[in-house]
Amino acid sequence: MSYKIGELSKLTSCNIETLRYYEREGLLPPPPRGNNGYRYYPQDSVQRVRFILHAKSLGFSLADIAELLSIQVDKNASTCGDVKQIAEHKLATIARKISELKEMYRALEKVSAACDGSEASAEHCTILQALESDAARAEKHL
Amino acid sequence: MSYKIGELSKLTSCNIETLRYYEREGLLPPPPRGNNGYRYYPQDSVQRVRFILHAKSLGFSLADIAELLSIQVDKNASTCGDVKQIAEHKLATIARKISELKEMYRALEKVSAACDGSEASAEHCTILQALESDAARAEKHL
DNA sequence: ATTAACCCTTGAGTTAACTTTAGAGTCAAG
DNA sequence: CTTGACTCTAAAGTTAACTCAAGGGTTAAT
Repeated sequence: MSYKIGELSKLTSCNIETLRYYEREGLLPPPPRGNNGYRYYPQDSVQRVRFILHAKSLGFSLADIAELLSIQVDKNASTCGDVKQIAEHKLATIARKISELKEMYRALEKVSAACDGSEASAEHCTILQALESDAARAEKHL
Repeated sequence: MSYKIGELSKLTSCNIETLRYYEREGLLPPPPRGNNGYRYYPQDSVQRVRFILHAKSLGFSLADIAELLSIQVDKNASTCGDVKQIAEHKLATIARKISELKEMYRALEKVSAACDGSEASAEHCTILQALESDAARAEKHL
């Protein structure tokens, strides 16, 4: 009903040392210990670690992630305003990232398509040129 | 018709030293120099630097970014297969990032919504719980 | 009962990505 | 013609995020 650190490490593909590091940094709550001093992680630790790893790969710093994980609605609604504000701010950040990624995606798609040897190849040879032509189109409101 | 390093720095909000560092690392092509030894950057450097900064904030390493920037369709189609393969691989990476961000977005939206003091508040108190309930729903094919 | 494979802590070492420092030349304004 | 704001290089320093090493206890299987 709980995982030793090596098991959690395998389930998440996260280095054992990194797990202990995340605990020191406050990203993972200190798990209960056995009489032997071993850490026994509850199941939901798997999800928490995966969340951390995903968020990291999306360009969030560990400090950002700690903040994301700390967001929670309280029984007493006193902190609710604060929570909502943090959440909305993160939502805006995420929305911006999504649209930037979509832009990159479109541009890269064009480059890839240009590889089909079509006549238009020469136009969008690099991702920067593809982005450029997109930007130009946007400015001319096409 | 060209920018000195300080100008490029202001236009991109990128530290002067960082610009020189990117040049050393091969992310920015060495710009032409004046007789004084000064760097004179062509206009499109602005876009290139901005691209680097955006990609960085989306979790790409400088090595990733160098690869993205190096993708280009050649006149001779010999390298076209390679280019396409790299591009497709990057496209997959980007697509994955987008869907992970969307998942985070939905989860965070729920947490934020729970702040409105509705009855259901207690259910999705944290981003992890919101993600959890999403995953459960997905598994039950709802 | 030993041995391999775990786990613990503390502290030092590493890597990527900057950032600062030092020392020196350049340019534009008054 | 000097003063303040630029620019240059080379090298050292910093920060975040790990990662490893040393030394020592624990557990499971032979």
